[in-house]
Amino acid sequence: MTHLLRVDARENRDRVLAAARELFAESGLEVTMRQIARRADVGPATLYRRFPTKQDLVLEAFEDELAECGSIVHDGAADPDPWRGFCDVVERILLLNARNQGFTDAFMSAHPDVVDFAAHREELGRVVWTIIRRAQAAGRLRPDFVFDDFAVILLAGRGLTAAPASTRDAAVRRFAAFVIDGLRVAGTQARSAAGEGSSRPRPHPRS
Amino acid sequence: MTHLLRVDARENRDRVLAAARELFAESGLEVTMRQIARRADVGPATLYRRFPTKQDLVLEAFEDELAECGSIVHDGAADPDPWRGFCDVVERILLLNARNQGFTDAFMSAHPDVVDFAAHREELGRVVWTIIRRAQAAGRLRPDFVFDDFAVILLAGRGLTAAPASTRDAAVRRFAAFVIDGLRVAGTQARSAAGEGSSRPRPHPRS
DNA sequence: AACGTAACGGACGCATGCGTCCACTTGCCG
DNA sequence: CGGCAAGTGGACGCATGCGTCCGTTACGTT
Repeated sequence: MTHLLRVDARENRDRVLAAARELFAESGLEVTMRQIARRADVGPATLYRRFPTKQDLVLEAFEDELAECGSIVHDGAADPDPWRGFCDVVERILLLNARNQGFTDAFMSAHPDVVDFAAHREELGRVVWTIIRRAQAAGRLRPDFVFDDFAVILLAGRGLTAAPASTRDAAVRRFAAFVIDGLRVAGTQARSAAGEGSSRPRPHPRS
Repeated sequence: MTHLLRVDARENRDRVLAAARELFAESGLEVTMRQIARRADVGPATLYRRFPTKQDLVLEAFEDELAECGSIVHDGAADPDPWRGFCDVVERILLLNARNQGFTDAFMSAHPDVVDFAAHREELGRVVWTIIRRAQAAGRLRPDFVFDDFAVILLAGRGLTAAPASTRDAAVRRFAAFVIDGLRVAGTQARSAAGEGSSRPRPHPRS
C-alpha cells in the first residue's frame, strides 16, 4: 500500500524515461513513441499508459534541463562580476542547448503541437533581461544590445546541434567566444574584470 | 522538331519547378513530392516523369542559388579591400541561407539521402579559404580564425531560418554584425577601410 | 497457496506519404 | 482534319507511424 506503482511498473517507467532522454538528446523531438518504447524494451501500450501524450513525456524528460536553465540564469544574476555573469549565461545556455537537440526543440517551441515551453521561456527571459541591463550598466555590454538579440543568439546556437557530436562542444565554445567578443564594448578587457584568461579557445584540434 | 517537350508539358514542368522553389524556400527539403505537385496543380505522375527522384528536382531548383554562391565568393575574392570582401561574403552567404531553408538543408547536407552538395561546398570552400587568408594577411581578420570557424558560423546561421520570416533578414544582418565584430582584430576600424558606416544595424524595430 | 487485479505487449484500424500503373485526353504533324 | 504518340491525373499497393483494444502474465495481498 506504500507504493503507488507496482515495482515492475516503476521499473518500466524509469526505463522509458531513460530511453526518452537518450533519444531526445540524440535526435530531437521527432523520434517516434515506438522508437522510445523499443529502446526501453517495452510495448507501445505501456508507454502510452504512463505518458498518454508525448507532451507528458517531454515535460518529465526535460525536468532536469529546465532546472539547470534556472540555475544558469540564477548563477548569472548572482555573479558579483556582471559581465562575467552575462558571458557565463550565454555560454552555458548555448552548451546545454547544443548537447540536447530535443531540449532545444522544446525550449524553442520548434514543435508547438508537441510541447510549448513558452511559459518557462518567458520567466527565464525576465531574469536574463536583468542580467543584460546589469552588464550594460557596468559598461561592459554594448548599450544597444536588446533582449531579442539574446533570442537570436540562442536560435543561432540551435544550428550547431547539427555539428558532429565529437566536435560539438568545441564548436559551441568557440562560437560563444566569437559572439561574446562581438558584444563587448570596444577596448574593454576580455571576460572577467580579473582577466580569467583569453576569451578565445585554441583553434580546433581537428583542423 | 525544335522543341524537346510539348508546349503543355513544358508549361507544367515550369510550374512544378516554381512550386518546388517556393515550397523548398518556405519549409525546407522535407516537403513531400505530393505537396509540390498539388501546389503546381499537377498529378503526381507528371512530377515523377519530369523529376524521377527528389534529388533531380532539388538540383535544378537550386541552380540559381548555387550560382549566386559562386558570385558571392567570387565578389569577395575580387574586392580590393580584403576585410570588406570577407565581411560581405559572411553576410551574403548567411542571408542567402536564411532566406531559403531548403537550400540551407541541401548545402549543409542535412538530408544526405536526398541530396549531397559536398562537391560544391568543397569547391566554394577553397575560395573562401583564400579570402580568409587574404583578410588575415591584411591584418584585419583575427589570425587564429580557421576554416572550420567559417563552417561553424554557417551552421549557426542555419538556426536563424527558424526565426519568423518577417524579422528574419533583420535578425540575420544583426547576427552577422555581431559575429563580424567578434572576428575583427581589436582596435581595427569596423567594416571597410574607408569606414562605410557602423557595422551594427539599429536595434530591432519590433522590440 | 490462491486469487484478483494492475500491468504487459502484440495486434488492429486509421491516416499519410511513397512510387508506379493505366485508361483517358490533347497537342502535333502529315 | 484525322491519327497517334506524348502527356496527364486518378487510383493502386506498399510502408510506416499513430493511438487503442484485449487476451495473457505475474505481482502483491489474504
